[in-house]
Amino acid sequence: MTAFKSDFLNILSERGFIHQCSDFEGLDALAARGEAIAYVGYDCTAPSLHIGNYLTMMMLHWLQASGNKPITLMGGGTTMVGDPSGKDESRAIRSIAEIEANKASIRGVFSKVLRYGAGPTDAIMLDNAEWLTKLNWIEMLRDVGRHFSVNRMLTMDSVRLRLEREQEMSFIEFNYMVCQAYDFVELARRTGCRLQMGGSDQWGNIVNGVDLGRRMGTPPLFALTTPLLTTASGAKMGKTAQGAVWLNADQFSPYDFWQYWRNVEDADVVKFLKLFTVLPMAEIEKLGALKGSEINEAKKALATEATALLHGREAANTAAETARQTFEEGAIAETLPTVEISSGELEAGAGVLTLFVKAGLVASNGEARRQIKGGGLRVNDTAVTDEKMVLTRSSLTPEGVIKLSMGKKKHVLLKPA
RNA sequence: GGGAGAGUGUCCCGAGUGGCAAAGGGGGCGGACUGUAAAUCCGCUGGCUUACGCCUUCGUAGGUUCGAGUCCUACCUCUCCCA
Repeated sequence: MTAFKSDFLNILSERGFIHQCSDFEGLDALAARGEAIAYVGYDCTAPSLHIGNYLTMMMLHWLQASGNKPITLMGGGTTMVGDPSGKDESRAIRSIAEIEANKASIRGVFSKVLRYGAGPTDAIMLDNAEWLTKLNWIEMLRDVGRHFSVNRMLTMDSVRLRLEREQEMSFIEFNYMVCQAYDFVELARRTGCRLQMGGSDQWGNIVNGVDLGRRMGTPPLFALTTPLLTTASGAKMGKTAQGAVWLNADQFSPYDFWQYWRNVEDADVVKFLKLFTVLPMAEIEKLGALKGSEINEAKKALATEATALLHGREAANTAAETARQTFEEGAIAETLPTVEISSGELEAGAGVLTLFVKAGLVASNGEARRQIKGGGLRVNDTAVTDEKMVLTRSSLTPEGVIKLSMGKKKHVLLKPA
């Protein structure tokens, strides 16, 4: 496992980050000298990044930890174009205002795992809108466009798959790869950046940049990608009932984040410990040796460590403690998600259906009815059998709340206000 | 500009002869079994309603019909072929 000279590649390799690399030897030598300046681009397609992006953020983290310099590139410009990779249909073209808003909302998350500053290994943040929006069409065609073979572009997965499925692909999307390739060259010139990393679906785009660099006279550039994140049962990772697993706390609370990791499949625990925590390998091996139900201890470690890294140690411990009280003691943890209801409403008596809807556990009265029929709803840990049940002050627990649950995992406290 | 085809339950795929709240999957949710796991089995998966039932849904808008996802007309969007 220690085939590399550089700490950077050794760490990535033993933790399972590496899928493909354009030139291991060259990159290894560069990183061993602490001269690897590397970037990952993040498109501003949503107000928050998700755990798929987290993987590449962790690569930047290890890059920095091993004495090299990371660059986070906001795709302010490329998002205006839209990446066709892995998409069956054209992405809706986003408004400039939306992109700007997303950009502002995303950028804060990087400082959780990277140290920014002006030092030699401090991270820097750039935005490709800075140069892409200023390009001149004809100049661009003459300087950059002539290096692109349309024949080859047509064979790239992102394009070929679309064509094979007879799905339309517009010219603007066709140019996404040109923009991304140009970014790499621009960064190489501006900052001495030599390496671009990304998900395996970005391989084609990244390699294009490597080629373009050679033709346009930059020093040799390198490409490095991560494997596609899947769960042991083969599903794409990061999707839950609520949607994606977002990194921003206001879209996916630390408690939910903790729960997400706590509920991963057994077979994934070690893999995720390596990818999503900074626990030492020896520690991970110890956790990985656990068998049967002891694996739950490893899952708790995974949940707490991953949450601590992103949301801070305190939030992680709170989430862990909330879970412990709720699941292991069956007690009511004050820190569970809470919804306020007016005391007047409670005084008059409120129907269970309405309350479950209000708590956000079900989407409609109808769904509440169905869940009651299936035995899925509980009030203060007692199954609801009568959909006409009315809750009043007398339903309050000694703690002064009403605990509503759907299934075994979702709980909300109602608090009179 | 001409020709051919397609748009179905707001998660996705996808059947659909004029009587359809609309087959079947996948996904999701809930239950049982467990370890807050996986696998398996069972139930649910448009809204309102205690209920009979009512309302809203098949690209959009009209029309024919007792009755339209299904027939007709116009329009919109997409794909392919020709120019």
